[in-house]
Amino acid sequence: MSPYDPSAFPAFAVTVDLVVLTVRRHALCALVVRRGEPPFQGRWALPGGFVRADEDLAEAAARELTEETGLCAHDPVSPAPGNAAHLEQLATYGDPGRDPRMRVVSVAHLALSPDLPAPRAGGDANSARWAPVDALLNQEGGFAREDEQPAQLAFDHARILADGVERARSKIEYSSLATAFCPSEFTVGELRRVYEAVWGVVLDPRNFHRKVTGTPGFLVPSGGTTTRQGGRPAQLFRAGGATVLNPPMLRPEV
Amino acid sequence: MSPYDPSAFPAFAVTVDLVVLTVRRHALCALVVRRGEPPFQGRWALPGGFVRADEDLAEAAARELTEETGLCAHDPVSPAPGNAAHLEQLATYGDPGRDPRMRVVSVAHLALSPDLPAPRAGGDANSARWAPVDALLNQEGGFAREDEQPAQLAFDHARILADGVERARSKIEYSSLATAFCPSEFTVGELRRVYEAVWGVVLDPRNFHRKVTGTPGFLVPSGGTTTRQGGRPAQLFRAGGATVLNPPMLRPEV
DNA sequence: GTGTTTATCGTCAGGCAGACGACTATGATC
DNA sequence: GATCATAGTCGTCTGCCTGACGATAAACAC
Repeated sequence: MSPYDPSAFPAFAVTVDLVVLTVRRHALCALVVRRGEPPFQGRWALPGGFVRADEDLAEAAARELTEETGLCAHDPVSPAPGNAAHLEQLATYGDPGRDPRMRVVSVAHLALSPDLPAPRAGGDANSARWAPVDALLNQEGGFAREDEQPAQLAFDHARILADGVERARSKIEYSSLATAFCPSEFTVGELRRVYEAVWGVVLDPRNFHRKVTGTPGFLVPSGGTTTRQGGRPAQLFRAGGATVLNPPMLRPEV
Repeated sequence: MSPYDPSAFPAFAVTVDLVVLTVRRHALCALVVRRGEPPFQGRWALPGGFVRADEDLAEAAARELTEETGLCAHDPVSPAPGNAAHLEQLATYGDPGRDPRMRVVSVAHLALSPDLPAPRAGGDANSARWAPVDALLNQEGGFAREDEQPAQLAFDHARILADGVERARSKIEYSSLATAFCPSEFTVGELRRVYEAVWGVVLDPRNFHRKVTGTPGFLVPSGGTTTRQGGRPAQLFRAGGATVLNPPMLRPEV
């Protein structure tokens, strides 16, 4: 068969889905939107949408991210409107049965952003919110007292979310990506709380301070100090130019 | 717009492309096939093909791998026919202009296999061969004396190959994946030559031996010895159950 | 036997991480 | 204002891992 005869291969719909992570109140949270129509009507899902005919996958993901959160992907240093976020491709999901209506291949992307105000619901979603990933991934327990139970995510989005969380957890080990969860200026303590929230562990503040300030290019002092958290004022830093950390941060074993 | 109205989104063709790597004669090599038709007729390209209507992405990649090499993806322990190989999803490439004829989204996969005899050309390719990745990625030099110059790979396959090689290089650092390049039984020296070929470095045999034999679960002695390489007979090992190496192998800097 | 090749075991110094003590600088409370 | 609680920052010590490298072992080629 001619491999490019337009009638000789099946047609797919291609979407991008977004795992948008942030750290809120010492917990790793993901952006979820409520589905307004079947299937899975009323259930929470990851934000996403169709890739347009003239659009690259990364462009589509950046567009969806802006539509849902107002964030700009940070490759082009964003000018005025809104914060910047890290955006990268995660993985692609194309099980024939993942969407009951038709064959959809979804290219999932991972976005990491600093803590934002309440998300603005955009596009085709009734509403949007940040939900702790622990609650989204372990349906049993954790949401008994909450007003809204996330229940199970729609489609295969629980799997996608789990893959995105695992990517984030491993990537902050050997890259400076944890700074993507922080505002442009931050303290060592704030950065440490990011690691603690993403990994779900408690780190020694003294060893952490020695490690991150001793890694060349990770942090650069911005001059000021702050006392946001109470206690002694802390020095403010910006993310340095380094992207890979060598030696890496070590995630404590269990 | 209704997000699932079949007329409301563009139709894509979805393919899988394979970066199949092996180590031959102390060099990291990739499987390439010669294109039999335009565009890029006569040029070398990565093997690949369309995803079928009822097929998962991983299934399509495993099918293409078997068609091109006779290898079986190693998730189900393969019975009789042919060797087993590691297969994982790499990344997805969907630039609107990457195929001049139509909109094609390609889900690239990475396969690592032990050294194989000459590949059998299958499917729609005139011929297939192993080519050193150095020659495929740096067109300048390296192939002056060869009978066939790989020239530039078709489509965006040079980029895909580079991403696959980088994935392999980083993944053997913190996982036991280097054993996927070895036959079922191998010596420490053979494993070291895999690392040397993939990373393009020279490693100290004594420190390497101490490191790999001291990492629990990485290698299990299989009892026998061999003298394949000349010199003192070496102990034979099999891959142990460990998949992540903690602490990781350290790639020497520069 | 001598030389060559590869495998394997040891030794030693330097560096980094975990555990943890000590001190500093702020706000809160009495 | 004294005291306490909180958070940040600097040091010390010990153990482990790594890189550099010497030494020995077991095969083959001549």
